Amino acid sequence: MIDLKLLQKDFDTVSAKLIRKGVDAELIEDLKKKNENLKLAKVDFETLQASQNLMSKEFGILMREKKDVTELKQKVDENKIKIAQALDIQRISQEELEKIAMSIPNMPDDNVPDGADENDNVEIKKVLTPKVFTFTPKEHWELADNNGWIDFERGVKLATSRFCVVNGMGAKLERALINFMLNFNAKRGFTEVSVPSIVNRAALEGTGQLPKFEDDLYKIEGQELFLIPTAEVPLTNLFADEILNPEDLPIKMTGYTSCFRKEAGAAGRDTRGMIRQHQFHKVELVAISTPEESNKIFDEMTACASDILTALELPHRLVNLCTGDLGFGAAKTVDIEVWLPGQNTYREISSISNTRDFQARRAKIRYKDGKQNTLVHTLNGSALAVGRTMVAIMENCQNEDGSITLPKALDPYLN
RNA sequence: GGACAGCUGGCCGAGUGGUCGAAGGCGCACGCCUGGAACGCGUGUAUAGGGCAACCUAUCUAGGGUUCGAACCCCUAGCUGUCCA
Repeated sequence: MIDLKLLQKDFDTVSAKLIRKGVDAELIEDLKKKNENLKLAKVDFETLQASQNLMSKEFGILMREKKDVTELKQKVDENKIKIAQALDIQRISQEELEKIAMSIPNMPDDNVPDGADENDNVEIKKVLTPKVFTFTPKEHWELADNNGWIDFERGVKLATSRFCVVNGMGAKLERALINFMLNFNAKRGFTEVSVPSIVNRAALEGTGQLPKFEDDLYKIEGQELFLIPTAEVPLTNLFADEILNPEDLPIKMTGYTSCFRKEAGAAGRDTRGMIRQHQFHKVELVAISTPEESNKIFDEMTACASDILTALELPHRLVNLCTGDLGFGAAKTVDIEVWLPGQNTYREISSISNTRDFQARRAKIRYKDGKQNTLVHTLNGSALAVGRTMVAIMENCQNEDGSITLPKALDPYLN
């Protein structure tokens, strides 16, 4: 959630930033008004409540002295009605404010480029040069099929479209990649954590998936529980409602989970292959830090994800997302796109975001900054999406006969 | 699935209708004491909101209810524990 105090104090700056992100100017005005309404409603209620409390105390004294209370009781009863009304107004104001506030995205950092969509993203650098093939490189689904690694039909039989089954050496590669990545991240100081794949509404509100993106989530029937779309949700919310010790920061975690997404807005995109599945494996990085340190940790996380690809000999590039492509909670995001020779293009394989205090404010994650409590910064990033890494390996490491020579870095994990 | 017991601040733990945001202890911080430390003594130590200065409001798992007034009584839910299936 954005800082409503800041909105009130420096409306022009906040609103300018949100407008850059594409938020409707009128909505921001409305938010400000709703916030002011709530304040007034609160003052109203609290004034009435204060006099009520005072009268109750007086009541107690009169009772003890066995004096007449009928007159006071009448006053109190009248006040009670006013309080009920004031409380109603406050509740409505609160709901109205929250409805808007929870749906407004984070403010982009100043160094985030302006733009409408992914075409306006700015390339930061390329790492490794794509190999020149002496033959026409195949797409991964063909290779997966040739090698008997992936069974798309049976995935559909078991569940529905956008599910697949991974067999034999493919399954072994998947497991090897997960272990390789977790170990790699651990060496960079990220502690491995294993978390639930099902979370409640509060957790998803904390990280920003709810209330706005419920359509993309798998919900457990009859319960307020959801399958996680990313390990970012449980890992970040591990510290919800907590006040952390400064000496415990930064907290750097890595975790492997399955991720579940309905892909409601992606009808018709990437229908072939395992680029866009409803269930996929991902190794995630999450960090909780002081505001001062978050930029440094952001760079560490970006480097970590990029270095995994380098270790796997996969050409990739780093891209600074523009305002239009930035996710809901992110103040800044760097995407890592891996080269796919079969598709002759770079495709996203990791996304590293600094949400600053946006998630921390929603999830109430703070730390003791001397005497006072300060919101932490939270960061998250994939390192990496496992399925897409498999795709990249298949396409980049393919031989003319359709066989695949796996990266040497995985040798210790494949025996 | 059934029966009972519990859920209070960073932790332990008192509190069964008013002056209780909550005794006491532990822990922590600061000060005194010490050559330095331990011990001892003193002071302080929840969160959020409010024109945030005194002060006011809310919070004793959550949500309802009774009452002028609820940590305390009633109802519902969640969680934890013990016993029985």
